[in-house]
Amino acid sequence: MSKPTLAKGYEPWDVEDKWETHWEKEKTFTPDADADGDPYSIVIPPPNVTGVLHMGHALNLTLQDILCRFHRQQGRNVLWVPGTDHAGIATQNVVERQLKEEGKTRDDLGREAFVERVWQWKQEKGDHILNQIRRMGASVDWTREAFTFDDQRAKAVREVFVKLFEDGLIYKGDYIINWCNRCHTALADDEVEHENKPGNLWHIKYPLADGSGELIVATTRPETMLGDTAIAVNPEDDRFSHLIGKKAILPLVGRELTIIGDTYVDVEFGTGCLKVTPAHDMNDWELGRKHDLEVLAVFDDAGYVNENAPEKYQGVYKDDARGVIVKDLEAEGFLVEVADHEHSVGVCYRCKSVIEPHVSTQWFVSMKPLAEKARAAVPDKTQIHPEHWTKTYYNWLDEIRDWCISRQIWWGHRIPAWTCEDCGELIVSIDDPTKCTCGSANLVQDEDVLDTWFSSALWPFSTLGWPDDTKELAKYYPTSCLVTGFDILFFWVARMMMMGLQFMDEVPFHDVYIHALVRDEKGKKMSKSTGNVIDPLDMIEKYGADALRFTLTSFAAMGRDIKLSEQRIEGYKHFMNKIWNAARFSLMNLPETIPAVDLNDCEGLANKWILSRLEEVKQTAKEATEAYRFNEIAQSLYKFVWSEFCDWYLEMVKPALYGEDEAAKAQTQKVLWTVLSEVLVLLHPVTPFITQEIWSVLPRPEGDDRSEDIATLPFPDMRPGLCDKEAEARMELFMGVVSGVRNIRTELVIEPAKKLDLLVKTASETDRELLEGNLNLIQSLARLENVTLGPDVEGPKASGSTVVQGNEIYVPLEGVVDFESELARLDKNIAKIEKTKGGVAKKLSNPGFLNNAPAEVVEKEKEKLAEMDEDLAKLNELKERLSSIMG
RNA sequence: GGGCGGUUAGCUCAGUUGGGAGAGCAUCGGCCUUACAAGCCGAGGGUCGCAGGUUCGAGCCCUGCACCGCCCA
Repeated sequence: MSKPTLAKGYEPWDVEDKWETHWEKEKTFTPDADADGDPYSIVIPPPNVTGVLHMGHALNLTLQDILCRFHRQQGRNVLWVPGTDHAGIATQNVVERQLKEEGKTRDDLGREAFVERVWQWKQEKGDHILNQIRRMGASVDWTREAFTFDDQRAKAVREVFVKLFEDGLIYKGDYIINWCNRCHTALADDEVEHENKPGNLWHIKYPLADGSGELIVATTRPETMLGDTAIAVNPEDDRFSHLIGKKAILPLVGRELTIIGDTYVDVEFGTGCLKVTPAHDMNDWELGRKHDLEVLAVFDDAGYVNENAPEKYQGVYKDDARGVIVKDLEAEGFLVEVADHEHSVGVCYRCKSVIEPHVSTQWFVSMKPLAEKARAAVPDKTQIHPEHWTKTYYNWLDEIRDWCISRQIWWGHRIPAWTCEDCGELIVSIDDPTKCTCGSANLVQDEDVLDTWFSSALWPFSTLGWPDDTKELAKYYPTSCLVTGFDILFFWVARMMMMGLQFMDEVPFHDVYIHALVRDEKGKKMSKSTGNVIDPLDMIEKYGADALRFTLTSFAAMGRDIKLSEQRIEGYKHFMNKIWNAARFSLMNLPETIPAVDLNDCEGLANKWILSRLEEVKQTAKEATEAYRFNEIAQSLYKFVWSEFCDWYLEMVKPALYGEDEAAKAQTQKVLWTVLSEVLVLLHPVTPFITQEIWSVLPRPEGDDRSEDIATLPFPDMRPGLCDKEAEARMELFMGVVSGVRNIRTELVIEPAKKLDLLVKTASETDRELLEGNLNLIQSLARLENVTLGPDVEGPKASGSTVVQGNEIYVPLEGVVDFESELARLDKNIAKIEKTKGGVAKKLSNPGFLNNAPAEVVEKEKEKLAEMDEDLAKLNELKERLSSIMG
């Protein structure tokens, strides 16, 4: 039989596929809701079924997975619920585009057939994104997968709708809403994006009805004048206040408009006169309500001028109407001026076409009462991290307006409301009604469907089986943490808070972690049209999921943007390879059964040092994860593995591993195995695949019957007894001496292979003992022949030299050394210390510092100064010795 | 107009109670030293955006300003 070995380089491809399949098949991440263990639960932000995995998802999934895997290690009963979102408008658009290619429209199919067609599409393409989640290594419970539009979620939606209606929190009515002509539906306020676009400000003359003069109004949308029902001026504006109550004539139409006074009018803007079109402008709508103005819609659902306008303009599309009207105004002498003006235009967040404010019958949720509770729950019951997002959350809730939840599309939860054709009664019911109270069976269901976010708002409890009384709900609600990007703080997070509080009487999650958005290396939003998308799946193909995950984790601390470039991922792929090779080396040097040695009895500087550092890195990783400092997890592990474990420890233990001293060998094998196996567990939440693969081939001590599945292992126990500050301090000296020699070698351009001698005039007996005890290591790491140590050692004048913590280092270089270079080198070191010393000396000469600073700080500064003085004196001495032989 | 965030090495960014400015990448020089050239060893590089203030002491706290970005109106 042969010991397991690893390939020379890490090849993620087969490894990832293998473990992904294993985990899902073995239901490794399916928790038992009846089992003990404090629950830890997360619901996934459900990606759109239309979507493909992008970097934002990749980051989002990575962070959640770190939390879930970490808390499993902590012994929690962890549930991570996966699922997708039916994305009403987006999905309907996709299928409509498909139909268009076949030369058909949704109306050709009819509602039922169309919805059937969308389901079919979802079946074929919609699960694509779920497979991409698998590729990321997300430790979700696939047995509890949910969809915002499946039967269980539909049940929840109906229940909520009916209850809110019965409580008077849902109402139906005619209001102005954001209308997308292209998607042919209403949108909620926050589904409208605002873009600044260059445009014009048209100044138009409105004659006064009594012929006494005229008013000039300024507008960015002259075509809406057809629907004007008033003119507004500021009552504090001396130019116009006397006109309030008088009438003006609407050009081209001839209608009389009342001139109203309202302080809303900005005296500075335009001409100070505002035309009021309540049917086609949000602000005008508000003015209209306040002043009881007529609401006259002049555009229909599709954006064409309707019968409320003069016949001449009827049937003209709104964009074309502008040109026609401006031309007529000009011809009739009403157009005074056309100025350039940049203004904010609302566009549909789904299709980017311009939004038309539009009056129509819609369903609304009354937000104020819900928002109050949601606001009060933060930060007492739910904490938002980073904390500064709390204010944004408050601002939004404070300015909240009622939520338009009806959509004029077909793909979505149909509103459970019926109208009796005979008596006009409105019936809202969980079960489809068959009869009206009047006895009529002539019931017609509302045509509209609900905003997708309505069902998303229920996600934290609907996914756990609500409204049924499930054990999942009892065990896992409220969830522990919600991880999401700030772009849906309003759309989603705030609404979940409202619904959770309303229906569960408890917040949906204890913590909200808001992460950055991923952008390209220039800070631009990744988009297909710009062509700057870095596809996570491409990156996984090229570098492996672990490298991608580690990259995203190490960047997770950044503010609002993560600027990602492929180069970075490649860099962390190198780290994966480093881990792999460290494991490969270990496997080559570990026996089939790890020796039973007590770690407390392990001797040797390297062993004591690395065990001490291991304790620290365990502590750091734990604290960083608990505090959501993801970058710190990555950074501390990176540094430990690469700069300490690989660069120093593995090099230092080679002699022991190769040597004849069986006791030292066994101890070292035990320590090597301990550090490697524990660091694998620490890395596992971030890089699950590579750690799993290595763990599965790593030998064990006798009696270690832990699972081969690293995902199920507990977080390593702390061993406070192994913290050894003394070993760390001694290691610092050791590394200083080795680095000092290496530095001399390189800077004096001595060939690396040449064996040199070393003499050290030691500063103390403990330092001498340390160096003496590790002579062979110093020799091998610094490539030395003879080493002489002692308090009275004197090196030859023709040496490369330096001082390390008071120890004078001499590398004799008779015939080799270039004195000029060595002199320059010494000068450089002296200058460096002088510079630092300057700052410290200045501090210590300041009476204010001596009097006010804590005694320990003063003491520390004094020690520093003394050390630097000592080193400087020695360096200057070395310099003089050298100068003396240079003549 | 209101709010939020950013400004630290050539690039991307860390820097958690204020106490000797860091990392990765890039650059330069030298190495195939039997885990790893996806690597090893070494080096250079910063008046921490500007101006004030608090303090014995400020990258960090306060005020103002500039520029960049995002959100809301």
